[in-house]
Amino acid sequence: MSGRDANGVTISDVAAAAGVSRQTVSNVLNAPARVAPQTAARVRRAIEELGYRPNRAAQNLRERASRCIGLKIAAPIGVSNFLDRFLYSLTAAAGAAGYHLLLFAPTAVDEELAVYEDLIRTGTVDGFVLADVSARDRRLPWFAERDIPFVCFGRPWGQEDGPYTWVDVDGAYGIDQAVEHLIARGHQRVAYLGWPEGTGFGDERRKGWLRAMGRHGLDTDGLIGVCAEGVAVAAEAAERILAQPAPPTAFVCGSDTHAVGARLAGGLDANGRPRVEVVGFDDSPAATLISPRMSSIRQPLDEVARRVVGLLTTRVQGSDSPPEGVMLRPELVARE
Amino acid sequence: MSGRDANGVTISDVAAAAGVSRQTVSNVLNAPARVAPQTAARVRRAIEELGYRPNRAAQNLRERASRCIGLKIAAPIGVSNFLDRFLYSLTAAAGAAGYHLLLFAPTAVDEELAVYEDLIRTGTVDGFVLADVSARDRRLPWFAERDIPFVCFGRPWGQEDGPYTWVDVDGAYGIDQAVEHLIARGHQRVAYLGWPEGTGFGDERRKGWLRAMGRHGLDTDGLIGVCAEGVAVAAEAAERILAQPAPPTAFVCGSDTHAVGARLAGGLDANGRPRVEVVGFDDSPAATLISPRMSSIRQPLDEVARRVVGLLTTRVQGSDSPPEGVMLRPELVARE
DNA sequence: GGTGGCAATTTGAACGATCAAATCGCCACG
DNA sequence: CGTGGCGATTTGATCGTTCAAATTGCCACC
Repeated sequence: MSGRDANGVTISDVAAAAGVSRQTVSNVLNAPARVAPQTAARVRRAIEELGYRPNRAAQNLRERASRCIGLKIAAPIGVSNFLDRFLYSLTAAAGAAGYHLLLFAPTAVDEELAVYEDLIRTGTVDGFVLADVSARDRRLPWFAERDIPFVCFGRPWGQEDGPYTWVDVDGAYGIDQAVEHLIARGHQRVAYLGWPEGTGFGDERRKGWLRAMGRHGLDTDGLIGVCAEGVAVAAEAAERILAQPAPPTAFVCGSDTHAVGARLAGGLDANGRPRVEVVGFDDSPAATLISPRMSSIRQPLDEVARRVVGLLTTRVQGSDSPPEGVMLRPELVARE
Repeated sequence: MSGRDANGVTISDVAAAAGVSRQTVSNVLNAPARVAPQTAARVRRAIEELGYRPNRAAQNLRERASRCIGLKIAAPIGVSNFLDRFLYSLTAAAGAAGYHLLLFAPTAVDEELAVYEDLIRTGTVDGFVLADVSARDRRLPWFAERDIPFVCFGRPWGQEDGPYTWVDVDGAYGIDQAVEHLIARGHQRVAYLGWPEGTGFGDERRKGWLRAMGRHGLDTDGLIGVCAEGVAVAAEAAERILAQPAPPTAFVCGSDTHAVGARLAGGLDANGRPRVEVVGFDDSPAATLISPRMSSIRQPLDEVARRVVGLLTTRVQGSDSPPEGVMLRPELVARE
């Protein structure tokens, strides 16, 4: 009776074919224990033969859930394909949890909040992943007020004591490890090149450098450089540090972009080897694109994605679990 | 009566508040001409006051459409953040057309087709964008047989006469322009470095080089190099070409990765200027990451995305419009 | 003043699934 | 032999929207 086209097999069609009621078919799929084994087998055969797949819109309507996670993406800037890689991990993690990732790109900045609200109110998504949390991000309290489920990738800098759920990677630890690595390779004067003060993650990475240097009683005077993310400006900043009387022999950097700049500033010696050893952050393609390849600190993006999805799905499913912060450790990828 | 929580304002709530029936509210939103101006105003006020937004699942169920476009993403390989950039353009274009982008990442290769089918059968998406069309891609006939709407970014290489709809960028034209540019700058011996024969787009780019060189009566013997996408192998291949008695003074390349390899192989002269001039393809961050920055051929990704979305939405909306191919032109971004 | 026509609005049904409650068949037990 | 209980299955209602058809109110026209 119902449609015969590819998309048109409904639960009633299956019920008719198997000689049972639609609820029994539903039970076979959602509560198999309630159904007698042979009935279940018969129903399953009918499902197979008709190629039945439950209609998602109907399920969503009934269950008041879309099983979609919203993610805002912005025009790509910078050299890292960070989002590219995180997106894959996130999509895979969401898929494993029975969710899909739904992307949106607000056209104007001031409509961004409205778009978030709309997606929730229309039931298009069940919650959000925020992968671009900024210092004192005003979205966080705004979401919290409205009971909009969300999880941050990145600590809620400047509002750490708020009721927010997040997953982050310990940047200070990563940089600390990088300094250890360089010291173990004989370096004593290790410089830091990264963002100017004000970005939470940048400040933290710089602290990791200070901590490790301090632990080894090494001097840090004049060994710090800051600039925006950009190869050219990073190279300039690194040159200034290298021009000093007692220049560094190595750099740890806040990003691979800064690191590439430092490498360019250092140049190569007669044997084609870099004059300064540089460790980047993010292990982006830039780290292997440059020759010889560069060491970099890799964030465990798969793990981050799994944890983010796990936290978000429990929050979405209504259990008002308390806010939770998860800190993961990055890993130094040593090259050459 | 109905829910009072954020997500719970229904069309009936609005109708009650405005003193009309639910269908009138629906008409105000979907067919304003049918409603008397003052009634419409009253309804709109009620919508505003209650913050009503139509439930997407209910609309989807009723309209038998999800207004979602499916896109498969795979684990990122290579140095380009191509997908990153295209994804943004695509999301923005979809949004402008009233659609969302829904991502999925099949875990195993052999389940990929099943995942596509599932997404369509469950009504989770209305159609697909294929951004990774390979030569003789078996997905294309498979989709066509099943009447699954899709549009390719990239010509259906090896099955150009099939009933497929696609948008592509004329790579031969781009490379041709690059050769013209180099010749105008005084180069006579322009080499080509790109993929081995067999990838449709790679073969085509090489043809563009041959065509332009031939038009100017320039020799191409020994000036062609092929290798997989990778900086190290590209550098080796370029070195072999440069080691010849009459080496090239410039390269046009199939990708920015090949181009970076060529630049590394060429090295810098005493003044820090590249010994060979290189033009890449894709204008990825790699082009500006390398110093001095590199010229590259930019694909009009925004335009591609708009056309892809336009074609897909018309196909989705049931108009069985004939298959259509759209060819766009890339643009040389000359640097230094 | 009855009727036809038309614009504005309402009612009933459907989309396809799931939950809750009702019903059925069967067996055991007093 | 009637009844209680239990597992298996079915029926009715609902989620929130839109389409199609029915209804209402109003004016013009004969």
